Amino acid sequence: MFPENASSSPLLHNLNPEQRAAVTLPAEHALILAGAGSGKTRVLTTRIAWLLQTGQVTPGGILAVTFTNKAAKEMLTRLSAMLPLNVRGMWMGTFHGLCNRMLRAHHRSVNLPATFQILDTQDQLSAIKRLCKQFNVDEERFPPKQLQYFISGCKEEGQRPGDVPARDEDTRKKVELYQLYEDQCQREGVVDFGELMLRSYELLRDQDAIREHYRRRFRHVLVDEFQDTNRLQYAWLKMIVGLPGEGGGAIMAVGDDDQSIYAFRGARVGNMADFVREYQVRHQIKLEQNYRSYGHILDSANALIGHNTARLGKNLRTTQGAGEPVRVFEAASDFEEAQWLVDEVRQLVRNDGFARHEIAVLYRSNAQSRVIETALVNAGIPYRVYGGLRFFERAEIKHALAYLRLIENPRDDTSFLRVVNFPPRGIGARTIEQLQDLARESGCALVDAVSAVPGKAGANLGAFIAKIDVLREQTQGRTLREIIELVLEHSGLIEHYRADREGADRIENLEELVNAGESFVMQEGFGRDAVALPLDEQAPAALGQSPASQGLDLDAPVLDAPLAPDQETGETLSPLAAFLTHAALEAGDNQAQAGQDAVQLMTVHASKGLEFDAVFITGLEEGLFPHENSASDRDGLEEERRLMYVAITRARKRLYLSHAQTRMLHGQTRYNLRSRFFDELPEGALKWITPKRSASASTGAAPWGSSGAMPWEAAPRRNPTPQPAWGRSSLSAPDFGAGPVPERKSEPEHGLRVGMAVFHNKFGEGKVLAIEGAGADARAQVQFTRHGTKWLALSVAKLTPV
DNA sequence: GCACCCGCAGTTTTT
DNA sequence: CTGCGGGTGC
Repeated sequence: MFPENASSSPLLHNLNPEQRAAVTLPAEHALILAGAGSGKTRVLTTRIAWLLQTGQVTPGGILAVTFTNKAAKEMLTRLSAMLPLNVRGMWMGTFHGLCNRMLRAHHRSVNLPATFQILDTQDQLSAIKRLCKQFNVDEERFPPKQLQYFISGCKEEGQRPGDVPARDEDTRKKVELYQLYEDQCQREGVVDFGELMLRSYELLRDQDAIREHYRRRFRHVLVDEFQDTNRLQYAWLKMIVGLPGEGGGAIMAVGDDDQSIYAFRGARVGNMADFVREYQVRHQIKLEQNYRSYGHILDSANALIGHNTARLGKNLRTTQGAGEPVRVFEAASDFEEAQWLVDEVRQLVRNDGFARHEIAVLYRSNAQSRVIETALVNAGIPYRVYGGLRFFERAEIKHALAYLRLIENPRDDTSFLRVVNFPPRGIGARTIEQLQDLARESGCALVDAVSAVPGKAGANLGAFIAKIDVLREQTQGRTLREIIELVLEHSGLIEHYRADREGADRIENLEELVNAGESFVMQEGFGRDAVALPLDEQAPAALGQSPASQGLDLDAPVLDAPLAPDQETGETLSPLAAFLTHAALEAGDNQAQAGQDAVQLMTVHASKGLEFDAVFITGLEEGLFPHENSASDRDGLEEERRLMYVAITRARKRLYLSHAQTRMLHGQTRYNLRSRFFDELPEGALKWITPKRSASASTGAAPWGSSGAMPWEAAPRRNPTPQPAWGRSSLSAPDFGAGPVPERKSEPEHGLRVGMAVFHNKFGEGKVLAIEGAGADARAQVQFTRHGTKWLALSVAKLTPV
C-alpha cells in the first residue's frame, strides 16, 4: 500500500498502532477521532512528514489548517524538527491566515485593494457604531453589539444581505444595515474576520479557474480541531477539495466531538457527521490511548462524558497506573475555597516537588479569578492569568497602528476617527460630525472631505492630514523599525502619555511595538510570517492576468515553482502593510508576564489543548458550572459537560475538584448547590478531603459536607465525605487564617434547588432557575410555564416542590 | 472639549 | 462589587 522503505521509516517509531495507521493512511478522506492527550498533534505532523518523505506529495501540495496561530506554530515547529523542510510552498496556518493569503494573491479578482486591511472585533464594532450614527439608527432598538453579532452570524452561514430571509421588520432593518456596512467596508478597503472567510469562499465558488487550480494543487488537506469548524469553514474546505470524484485532494479531519466547547460561537460538531456522510469516509480511526493522565483521572473523564448522548463514542485508556485519587474539597465560601487552594499549592510546591508553572487553576468564568488572585497575592505566590487584553488590542497600540494604517491607506475611516483627535488637537465632535456629513454627501472618505470644512475647524483638520501626509513621505524607503519610530515621535502619542500619571506602562508598550516590528521583519526577511503568510508568492504565478490567463495551464509550473513575484498584483506587499496584517491576524500573546515560574490561572475554555501536572477545577457549583444559562436545555448542558471533560483531562498526575457553598457574585452572596457533575463521577476514583469544621462539630449539628444529605436536599445524595483525611497534617487543621468562616445561622429551609419543578398558588407550575440569599432574604428565580420568569422572596411566596 | 458621575449589566473566545 | 459607556455640566 505504501512504499516499503517508508514502513520502517524512523518517523513511525514510537507510534502506537492506531497512530501509525492514521499516519500511513492512503490518500483518501479520513476522520481521526483523537481523544484528549492521545498524541493528536503528533499524528498530524508525522502524517505530513510521512507524506513528504515517501514522496507522495511536495510541500506545495499540502494545506494544513488550524484555528489558532499557536497551534499552527506548534505544528510547524514540530514538523521542521522531523524533516529539513521548505516551508515556503506549504500552506499551513489558521483559516483566516490562509484566507488572507488567498485574497492577497487574488485581490483583483475579489475586488479588493492590494493593501486591504483587516478589522478586528473592536474595529468592526466601531465601524458599525459609526454607521448607526450616520443613518440615525435607534441604538436602543438595534444595539450595535447585536448588529455585529447578526452580521458575523450571517457571514458564518455564508449569507450576503440578499440571502438572509427577512421575515419581520426588525430583520429587514438589520439586513439593510448589513448591506450598508458592507458598502462602507468596501469603500474603505477593509475586511472583517468573517469577510476574510466568506470572500475567500466566494472566490473559490465563483471563479472556476482559480478553484480548479487550488483543487489540483492541494492533494492533502489536513484539518485540526475539526469539531470547532463552523458552517462556512466546512463549506470552504469543500470548495478546496470538491466532492468525491471531482478530482480534489484528500481531507484528513482530526477532531474530538467530546471536546467541542465552542457551539456558542458557531462551531458545528455536526460537521463531523456531515463529513463522514458527504465524503463517504471509509477510514475512521480512534486514538484512545492517552499518554497524559493517570487512571483515576481518566476514569473520571470517561464516566462523566458517558452521561452525554449522541457521541461518536470513545473511551480513553492509559497504561500508566491508577495514580492518586481525585481530591474533592467542599468549602464554606469562595473565600475559603481560595484559602484552601493556596495552602494546597504551597504543599504541592514545597512537599511534593511540583513546579508552580505545572499547576493550573481553572474556573468557568473570569469573574471567579478575583478571589483566587487575592489569596495568591496575600500568600506571595506568583501566578499568571491567561486571557486579558492582548498586545495588539491595547488602546495605545491600536492608536499607533491607526496612524500606521492611515499612512498605508488614508481612506480607512475607522483609523481616521480613532486618532483624528488623539492626542487631543482641538477637533471636537461637532467638527467631526460636520466632516462626516460632508463625506457622506459626496460619498467620499473622510480624508477627502477635509478640505470642504471651513474655518478654524477645517484648519485643524487640515493640520492633521498634513501631519499624516508628512509622515507618509518621511517613511518612504524606511525600514519598518524607522517607520514605527517616526510615527511614535510625530503622532504625539509618547508625549501625550508622558504627561499622564499612569502613562508609563503605555509608553513601555509603545516602545515594545518597535520591537514587535523589528522581530516581525527578522522572522521572514520582511514580514513573511511563516505561519499566516500575508502574501503568496507562489500559487498565483500561473494565474496571472496575462493575455492567455483564461487558457493557462494551471498545472504546469505550480507545484514546485520557483518563487516568483505575484503576477496578478505585479507588486509585493510593503513591510508596513504586511505588519499591519500580522497585527490584525495575530493579536499577540494572551498571557501576562511570561517567564517566571508561576501558577497558571485560566478559564476552562482557555485550558483546552494544554496540560499540567496538577489541576484545580474550582467553583463546581450549580449555576456556575454547569452555568445557569446553559443548564436549561440538553445541548447546553452537554456542552457544559464537555467543558468539564476538557477540564479533567488537562491533569497529568493530580486533580482537585472544589466547590463553595456560598459565593459572592454581583456583589451578593449566593448559595449554590454543588455541581451535578460530582454525581457523574465514579466514586472509586474520588477522595473527599474536606475536613470537619469545629464550629459545626461542637454544636453537634450535621457538619456541612459531612455524611448524609444536606437538610434542604430533596433527594438523598451520595455521602460527600466518607472519610475526612485526618491523617494528613495539612488537611486536619486547616488554617483558614485571615478571616472568620462566614456564619451560617440560617441554613436554607425552603427545600428548593435549581432545576426543581415547583408549584405556586397563583402562577402555577414552574422551574427554579436560581436561588439567592439565605433565611429571610432567600429568593428564588422561577420560570413559570404561563407567567414568565420571576424572582420570589421565599419568606413570602409559597413554593411547593412538584 | 473634557472631566466627572451615574447607571446598568454582568458565560465561555479566536481570528 | 466592578467596569464601562453614555450623558451632563463646566
